[in-house]
Amino acid sequence: MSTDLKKGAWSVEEDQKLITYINRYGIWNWSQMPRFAGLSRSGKSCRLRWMNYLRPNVKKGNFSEEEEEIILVSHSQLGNRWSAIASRLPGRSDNDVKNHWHSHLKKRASEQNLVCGTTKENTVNSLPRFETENIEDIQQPANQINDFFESHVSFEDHNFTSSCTTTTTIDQQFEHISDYHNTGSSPGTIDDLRYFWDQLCPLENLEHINNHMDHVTSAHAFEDSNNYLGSYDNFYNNDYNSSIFDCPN
DNA sequence: AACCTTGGCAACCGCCTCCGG
DNA sequence: TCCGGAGGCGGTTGCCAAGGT
Repeated sequence: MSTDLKKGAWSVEEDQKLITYINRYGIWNWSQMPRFAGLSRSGKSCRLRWMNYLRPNVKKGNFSEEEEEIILVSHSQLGNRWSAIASRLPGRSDNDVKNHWHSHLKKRASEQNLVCGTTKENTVNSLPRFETENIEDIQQPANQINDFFESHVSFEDHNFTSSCTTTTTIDQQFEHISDYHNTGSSPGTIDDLRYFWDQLCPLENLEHINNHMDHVTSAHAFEDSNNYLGSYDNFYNNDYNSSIFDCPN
């Protein structure tokens, strides 16, 4: 019965039971898991504990200035969509981001006039400029790439896992973006690319976008001196494509 | 030393959406 | 089409430690 369910802080023993169970059997049904794991907790409680505290790669401790900046900017764009904001911060849970916002950043945001909805015009004006005035020029390739991510790539624990499709399809998809940017030319700054994705892709795909951005920023696709992206043609069709999408076998 | 206030954070609650029967 | 269960999400609560009086 639900009245038998334990509430409140989790003990070390309970944590260990949950970790052991998930490591052994994986996550298959949160509502049934407590019973099989020997826990007197609700499935929701188990899920929350796992997502916010126990799962691998979860990041605890102080937020860096970069992370805070991402939260501030994201909140100005997305409002209280904590899970969407958290997806831009690998290892951070939506609960962490939400708590940090309320305890640290809310006041700062209002001081900087960054609260969502209050300064929409200012926010738009301060966004990085993209290199074309014609938004439709990039709408189509953006949608196609987005569709590609949706249908061909899955993500687990913030890592790419290829679904082993043919590289022909991948090449075709990325041709569009390199075509748009005129082969060999710079598409702009890293912020331009961020803005590009933010503006043109559904918010549901934020995790995809973030993974994409992680790979862009971690690769040698932009020049350190001015933070400008290098050639899309080289990056997508050679470095990025081969390093990320090639199947080991 | 005792009490009060405040801030940080873990966890709960209720609502919503999705999906399968 | 409807309904109920499961999971996801944002708002809120409650505990605890630290600092102030």
